[in-house]
Amino acid sequence: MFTLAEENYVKNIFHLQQLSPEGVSTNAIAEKLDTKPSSATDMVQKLAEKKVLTYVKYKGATLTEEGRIIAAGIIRKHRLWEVFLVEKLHFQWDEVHEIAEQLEHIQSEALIDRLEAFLGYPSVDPHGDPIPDKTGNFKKTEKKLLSKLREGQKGICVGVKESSSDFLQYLDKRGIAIGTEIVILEKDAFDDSMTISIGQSQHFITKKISENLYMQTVD
Amino acid sequence: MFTLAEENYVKNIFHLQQLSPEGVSTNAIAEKLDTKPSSATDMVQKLAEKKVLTYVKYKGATLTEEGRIIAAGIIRKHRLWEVFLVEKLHFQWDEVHEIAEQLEHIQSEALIDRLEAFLGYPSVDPHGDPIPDKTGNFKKTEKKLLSKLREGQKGICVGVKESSSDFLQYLDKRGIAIGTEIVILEKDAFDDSMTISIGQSQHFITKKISENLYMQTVD
DNA sequence: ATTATTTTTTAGTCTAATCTAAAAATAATT
DNA sequence: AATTATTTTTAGATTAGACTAAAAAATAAT
Repeated sequence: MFTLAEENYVKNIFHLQQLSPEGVSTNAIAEKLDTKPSSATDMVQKLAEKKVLTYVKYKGATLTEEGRIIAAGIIRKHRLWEVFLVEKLHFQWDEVHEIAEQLEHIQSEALIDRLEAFLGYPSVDPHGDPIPDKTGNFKKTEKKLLSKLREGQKGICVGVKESSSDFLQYLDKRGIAIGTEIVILEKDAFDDSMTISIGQSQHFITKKISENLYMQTVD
Repeated sequence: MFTLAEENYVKNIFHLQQLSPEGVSTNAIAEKLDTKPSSATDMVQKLAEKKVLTYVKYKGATLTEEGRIIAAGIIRKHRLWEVFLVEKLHFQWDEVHEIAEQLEHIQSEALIDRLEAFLGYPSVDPHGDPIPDKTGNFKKTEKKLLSKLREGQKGICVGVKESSSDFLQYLDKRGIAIGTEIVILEKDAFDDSMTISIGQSQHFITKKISENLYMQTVD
């Protein structure tokens, strides 16, 4: 069994790994978990002893298969609870995250199985992110246009539809490239324009742009 | 805000207080929480500083009004979640306790309000125990037959169904009268006989007796 | 009323998880 | 290549919560 702190580290290392599969730095972990790098180092060393990740000094951490399954289990719980909160308790999609952050740590296999059945075996959460199955497998979502994503969803840019240099320059100017993570903050129902965030900065995007960017929603 | 450990102490002290309103001993607390008396002393001293209880060395602890409200809030959450688990996820009443022990610590006012509405504002949990309202008040439950109580429940004798002198003498002999507190120690599923405790003494009671005594369950 | 027993508290350790400050390794620049 | 800057790790301290062993208070028994 793992402590709450350990679970949070494993889950966040999993997410960070999507962005840097070669290994996650203790600094990145510390920033994600809002803690100090030295604390992250300590925990990573402990988790390495517990075999949930491999860790090479100064090089970073990588989850083992066991660690990956643990992370998927937590994410599974988080997303199922989010579906419950939105579908059954009628919360807004942007209100559920911090409650699900707590609920994801409830320990009971039976509870999650029954919750999943109660919700009708949903495949995605209210943000459109896939819900892994009991064995920790994420159904790969195929790439889709940025314009198809909804408010609150995030994804990684995996390609462009149009490739004129004007367009590529436009993207470059805003720091959008293959591998860039984009979060949809707002989406206008009338003209399909959207406000997105890339790292720390925010941008306003028209339909013409969002219809030419291929995205993949992340695990 | 209170830690998980603090919440568990407050909740359990509340329950123990029903049985000994003059003050709860650190030994009793330690036993209930499956910890050592010295740990209980430490925590009780800390909680006294936080004003959730008053504590006199060697005499025991008593919740303050603030402490009582905190305890009621936790019990409220526990019991609402139990209703959810039984009514919506179709758990058996005896499977839900340990899951509810975890869920009762989820911090979100909005969550509990919505859960309560979703469940149709139930007044009792699956064990028949009352669910306190948002302000921490327990609605007095109506009287029910002793035979309807389950193992571990306690109540106060509020009347008799049959009033033959034989029966009344039987009760008198065992020290049972209006106002007497009775705890169900054991209940046999086969013949519905039960072992009860009254003050310090224990008695064996047949179904015939338990079906003729009206009880009121306490908080 | 004085012992003996039980209950309760204190004092000192221990572990998990964090922090600060300093040292060591890596990366970037001249 | 040498120096500077950044990243990462180590060492030592801190806090919450629990534990053991011993002391002190309360209760029970002689």
